[in-house]
Amino acid sequence: MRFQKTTEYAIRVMVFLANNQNEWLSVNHLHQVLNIPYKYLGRLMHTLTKAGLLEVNMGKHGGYKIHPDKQNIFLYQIIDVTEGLESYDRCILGFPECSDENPCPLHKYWISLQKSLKEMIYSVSLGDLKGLINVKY
Amino acid sequence: MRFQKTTEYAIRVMVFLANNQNEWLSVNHLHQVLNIPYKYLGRLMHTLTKAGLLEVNMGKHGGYKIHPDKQNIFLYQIIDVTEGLESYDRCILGFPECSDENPCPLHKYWISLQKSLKEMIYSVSLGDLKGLINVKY
DNA sequence: ATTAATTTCTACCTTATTGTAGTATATACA
DNA sequence: TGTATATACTACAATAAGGTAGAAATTAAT
Ligand code: SF4
Ligand code: SF4
Repeated sequence: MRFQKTTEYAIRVMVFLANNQNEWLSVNHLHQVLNIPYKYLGRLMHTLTKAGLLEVNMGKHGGYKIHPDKQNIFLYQIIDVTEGLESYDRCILGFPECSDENPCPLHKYWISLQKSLKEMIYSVSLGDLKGLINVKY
Repeated sequence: MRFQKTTEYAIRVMVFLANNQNEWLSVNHLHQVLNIPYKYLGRLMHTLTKAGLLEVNMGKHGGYKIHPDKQNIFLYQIIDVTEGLESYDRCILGFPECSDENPCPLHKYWISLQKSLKEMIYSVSLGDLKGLINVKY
């Protein structure tokens, strides 16, 4: 039960960008500071840009920053881009959703857990995560 | 953020076995009833047996049942066999665990979610899941 | 003993995720 | 205009997860 590595990377880089809103940050810089494979990160940044979360500036002195229209991005928006949100509406046993009236024994346990997960990714935003970076990346 | 398919299969089959404690159930039967690939399930059953969760009876009329010494198996024990428990003590950003004194902005959100996850898999057992199978597998 | 039904074991195949390499294109600026 | 520094694009490689095939070994019953 974990996020894909790519999702971890995306959260990592988005938190970092949210803490450096004014600067254009290059892939090379982010790669070194955040310890994410250079080329792989490049593709991920492109994907996040296509999804509208980032603004890009090509060429010399270029790089990425949080898109000006998206100043308060929630975790679910990042996860949606990298691995999708299907798993948050999915049965733990891999069955198509059953009725709440006739649930299997696991249902109530799973639903409650899934609810917590969902609540977190929909309520935590990059705004909540700004200004406190203490960690050595 | 989801369990591996193999973990879903394992939970599925363990819940079913817990609801049929007295019978030896063959892989072929389980495969048909639970809709899990035959050969893949065979290997999974063998793995669960090696891990001590199941008892096996080879040959004609053979099959598997919950191991008599393990009458109350918790979800974490199944997950441990299939995908391990590392992710429940792991940073969401993929960094080695930092100190609680000097956390990054995500830390408190992640820790609380992880705690809920962990509580569920350590507190829900097959005993909790018996006697209520309504679902068509 | 023979047969049928079962697990065990080994090898391989497919798919998705993660990572690498190289070239083309865009921009800043001297 | 030329050069340096950046992203964009395309192709491919490595790894892990999920799945398939078949022969060998085990057991029950005839
Ligand atoms: S009732 Fe059971 S099988 Fe159906 S969606 Fe809920 S957990 Fe899954
Ligand atoms: S402080 Fe941040 S980087 Fe460190 S373990 Fe907690 S969530 Fe991960």
